[in-house]
Amino acid sequence: MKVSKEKAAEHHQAVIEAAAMSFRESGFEGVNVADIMKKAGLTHGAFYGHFSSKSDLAAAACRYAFDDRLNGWADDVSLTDYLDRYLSTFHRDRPGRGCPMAAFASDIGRQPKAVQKEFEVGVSRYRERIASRLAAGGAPKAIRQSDRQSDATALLAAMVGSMVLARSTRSNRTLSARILSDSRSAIASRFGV
Amino acid sequence: MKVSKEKAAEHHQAVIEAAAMSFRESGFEGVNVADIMKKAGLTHGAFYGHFSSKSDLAAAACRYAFDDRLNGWADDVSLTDYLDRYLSTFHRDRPGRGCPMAAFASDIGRQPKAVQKEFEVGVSRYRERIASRLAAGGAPKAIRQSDRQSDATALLAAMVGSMVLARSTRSNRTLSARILSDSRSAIASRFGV
DNA sequence: TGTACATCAGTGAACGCGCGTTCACTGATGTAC
DNA sequence: TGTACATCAGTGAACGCGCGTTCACTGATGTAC
Repeated sequence: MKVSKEKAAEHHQAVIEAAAMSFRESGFEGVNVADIMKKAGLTHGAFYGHFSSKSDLAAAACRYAFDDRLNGWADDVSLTDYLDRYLSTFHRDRPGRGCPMAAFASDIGRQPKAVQKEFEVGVSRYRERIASRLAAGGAPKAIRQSDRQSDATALLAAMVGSMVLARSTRSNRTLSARILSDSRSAIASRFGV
Repeated sequence: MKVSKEKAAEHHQAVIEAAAMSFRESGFEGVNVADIMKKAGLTHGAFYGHFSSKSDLAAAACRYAFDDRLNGWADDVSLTDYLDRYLSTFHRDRPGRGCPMAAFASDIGRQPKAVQKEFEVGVSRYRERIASRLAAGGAPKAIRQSDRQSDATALLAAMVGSMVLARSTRSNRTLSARILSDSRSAIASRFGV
């Protein structure tokens, strides 16, 4: 039955949020449309009234995940604190609301162009955010702008790589935990954050 | 028709190698059994004479990929040279014979335990290899053993993270290339390799 | 403000395709004599 | 060494299931009068 425009808009958003979580937890191929719709409180038939295809939803979910993550990084949270949270077992064990880069990683290359584009934009924004925090963090003036850019990239790569490796080695609890803590301390001593 | 035991063993190996390449290129879900068998020069029906399931093959292929990669790193190739090769566009654009960690990354968590175990063992071995090269590379004595371990982990994470991000941002050629080069130079200046 | 009707968000059955897996069959291998 | 036969690697058709997508239908919404 028909539903008010407001309700329909809420449903639309609910589907995106359910997808953003499920896709991060299980990958784009690991969830089906019916399950996402159920999670959003609807039946699968309503899906194509909201999105033209599963890929279309994947793009929207990818964008939402990046937005949500970037907005969730409050201005008063320092890069150091952010890194502590990022490289935590808490984050490792809860990919659903976590970093989309770590969650989608190798998946993204097999997605349609539109999804890849959203991802790429998200990576750019993340990288800029880190570069600006690196600048604000009282780093020595001697460090030039270009070094800060490459440091930001290397830092981002180290973060994503650590999380990906920590998640994929969960069969060895000590190794997985060490990847996070070793990486955290090396970043601290090498990058000063 | 029946085939000599030698030939059958060759076939078995051919299937593993075809799978190791295809899985790295397209992910575990991105290739089907029939295509792998065709690549190995056989028909799909012969598959279950060699492996009990697609997952069984995935585990064998994962192990093979790590072995192949580790063996491919000759003793006379320094860590510095290895990093140059690893963080290259050549490697980025040819995942089939490339690093299994970067190729499987977020996929591995959705695979059966047996596959995850092979992956975890591979990561451990890779990490040890890097740690030993870090030690041999004329690093200052002042650096303690424990720091070397965490440096090796951070380095591995940075390598894998860079490759994963570079591959997933190919829609933006400059960004993708910058991720590799920025990361490479930051690693050089921060880790001295 | 109240009534009549067109709109359209949501439902659930059905379709079609891809893919992992099974199976009866084939014919070369390799062993027993 | 040669022959007869059991074995078994490989073939290709078929099965069954999951999933993305479609569609006829329902009934609440919201608009025209």
